[in-house]
Amino acid sequence: MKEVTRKEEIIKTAAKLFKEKGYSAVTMRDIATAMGIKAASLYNHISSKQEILKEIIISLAEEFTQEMEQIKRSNNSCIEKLHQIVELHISITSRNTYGMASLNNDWMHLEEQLNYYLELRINYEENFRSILKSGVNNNEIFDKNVEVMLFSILSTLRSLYIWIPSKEDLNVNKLSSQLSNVLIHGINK
Amino acid sequence: MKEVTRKEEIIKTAAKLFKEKGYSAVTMRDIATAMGIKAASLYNHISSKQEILKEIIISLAEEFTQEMEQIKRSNNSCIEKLHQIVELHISITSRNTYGMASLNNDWMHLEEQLNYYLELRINYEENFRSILKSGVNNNEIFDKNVEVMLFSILSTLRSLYIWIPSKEDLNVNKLSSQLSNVLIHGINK
DNA sequence: TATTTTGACTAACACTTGTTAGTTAGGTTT
DNA sequence: AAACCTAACTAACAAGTGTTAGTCAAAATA
Repeated sequence: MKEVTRKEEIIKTAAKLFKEKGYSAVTMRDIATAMGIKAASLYNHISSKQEILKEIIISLAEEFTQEMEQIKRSNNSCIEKLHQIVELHISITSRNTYGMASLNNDWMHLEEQLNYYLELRINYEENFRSILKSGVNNNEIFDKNVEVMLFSILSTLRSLYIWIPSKEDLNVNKLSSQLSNVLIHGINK
Repeated sequence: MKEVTRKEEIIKTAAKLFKEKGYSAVTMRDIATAMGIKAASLYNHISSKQEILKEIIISLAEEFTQEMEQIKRSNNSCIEKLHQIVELHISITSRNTYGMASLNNDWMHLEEQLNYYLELRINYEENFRSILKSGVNNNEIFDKNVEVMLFSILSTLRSLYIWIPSKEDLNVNKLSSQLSNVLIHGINK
């Protein structure tokens, strides 16, 4: 179906603009102009500006949730699971830097889907926290403040969308191992 | 001068709203309503919506710049300088969580001051990078990818505004040492 | 007490916003 | 060839936007 394709073009174009100026500052006319059409024409493919935001954010949030469940259920060590989480973030972010900006900055403009999004987010963080906690119990991870560790690692992973686009010829595996290394072992010699 | 006080009230109220919804989604009527007055009355104290954003962001950016110069010029070890940078971020952020949201998310809506802001930001990052680099040269810091380390630490520090408000009875020194510890030594036992 | 200043108000402006209605050219299906 | 569908268009809307002009009561100053 060609309509889906056109709709996805709109979403992609919108995501790029949302990253630059934020959801609220981007008008339907901005999106249309970027596609070389008029604003009213967008409504042949999408039902509202809201829907565009929803499509961008929810699909990403669900992808994170799904992959996290996978990681959680595996039999790897906690440190190994952390490596996998880092790789997950780098992988999704490198494929969708624009969308990740909306996920991070414009989620509060979701309306009907806001609560659903918040559920996914809280659930994701809770799974992340559990992994760190069992790492502490296993003696794999320092018995430092788990909340501080969670905040620190997650902040870094959530900010990848700002940083990744500036890196030419991205090697996901290489970056993954470098970043995991810094997050897990720190910087002090 | 009372005018300054009232102006500062406006800026404080606006910053809070900007954090919740972003600069573009907040109207002058929103700010006025939050203060119990009418939108037009705001213009007795400020000249434009833009000015509010400028006041919030530039004052913070200049505070960071100034303190960074201080840290840079000190004779401390690089690791000690990193501790000071962590403390700097926690200190400023805890005193101004709302403004830090604008600094992070709404800087692109600066107009005349955009270039100045970008200069300050690049300068700050450059100083941060130098500290890490001399740490590597000194053998204080692992010879890992400096850009990855810089990105990781700075992302965490820049995200503090999201996390700090949820912590009741914040102890700046304690949080500072916990966070430095995680950033510098990692989490792996 | 008289005068000025402060800081609110109402009313209005020109412009921008998301969105709808109705139309139409070109391509596809019957 | 006739009917239909796709995806664009123009025109318009009601609501909301930042901002200005002009007014006025109370407070501060002379």
